Amino acid sequence: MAVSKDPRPCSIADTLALVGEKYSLLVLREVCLGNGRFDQLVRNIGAPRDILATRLRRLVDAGILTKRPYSERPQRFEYRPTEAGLELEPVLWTLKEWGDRHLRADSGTPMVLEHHCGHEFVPVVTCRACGEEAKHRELTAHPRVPGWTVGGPAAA
Amino acid sequence: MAVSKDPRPCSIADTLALVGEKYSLLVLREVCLGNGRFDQLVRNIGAPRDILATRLRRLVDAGILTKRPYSERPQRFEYRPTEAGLELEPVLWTLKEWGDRHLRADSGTPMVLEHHCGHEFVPVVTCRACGEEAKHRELTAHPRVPGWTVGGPAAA
DNA sequence: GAAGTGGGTTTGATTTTCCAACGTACAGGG
DNA sequence: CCCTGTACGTTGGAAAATCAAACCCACTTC
Repeated sequence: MAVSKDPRPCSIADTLALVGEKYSLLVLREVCLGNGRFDQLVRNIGAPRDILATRLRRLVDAGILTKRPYSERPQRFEYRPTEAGLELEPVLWTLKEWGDRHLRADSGTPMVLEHHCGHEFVPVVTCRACGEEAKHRELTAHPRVPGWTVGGPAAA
Repeated sequence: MAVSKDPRPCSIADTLALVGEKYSLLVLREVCLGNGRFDQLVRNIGAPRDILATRLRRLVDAGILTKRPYSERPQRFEYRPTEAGLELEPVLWTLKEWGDRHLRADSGTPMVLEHHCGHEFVPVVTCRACGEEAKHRELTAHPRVPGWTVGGPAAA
């Protein structure tokens, strides 16, 4: 029986291959907040400068950030999210929400997002088809690649 | 002027400190799919066994997974998500959605999730207060920690 | 002309990762 | 009994990534 030996083909893994390295999502956070200059990134993220330079190159290559001059003479650059980069923000929102709930229950959240409706923004993930909030138990996984299976829904 | 030198306090960073290492979110993916045994994880993720063992210990310590025996004699264990682990699934869904749209536009998605409403599950992140789909331009960030600022909304 | 700012690169020590092999405990078949 | 196979890791050494500090260059401001 020929069983696949390669890791499971998966969009989660592919996305993490682009933005899953240390600091990459924090770079995106800062850039989405409008803090796109190199020294701002170094200070706000706390990453080594060389690593940060590597990550920035990679994110630009991946089409998630753009590097654009904001000053000639002296040449100065700023990183900004592309459309694709902005579309990664839901990942940041869900990470933040989990952290706020599970790691900051007492100390309070260090950053509040305000939605244009006037209330604090708390992300809720819903089903595009029916509009209901999504829950683990209400989902079923169907692999579409031969040789890969799932063990059925996992209970806690 | 005393400027903070520490990295920005942030729930995104704190959450990534727990699940942001290489393979950790893929472990969560497999465990949520019901594939919680060590050799399944090795095969489906493609991670080195020693690294995987380290990640599993860390995720159990963090309260995201539990390790429970499914057989005495021989002793065999299975990893399952805790309630907190299941609540990280929205992160996986948003990562998958981005990858499906940006990296698999042609080739088709390797895994389809079906919602109990009968349709394919496509996650949409909405505002808990007003129910609208969230968009970058409609959010404003308010740091609640002295010394930390944002540069205003970033345009693409 | 001295010091400061912005945007990085270089250097060398430390830490992680990787892969293959090994160990242990049991089960099944001949 | 012996051999093979499965499940769940641990160990060892080589390769790669990370880290902090120093350095570099082009300007600007004092």
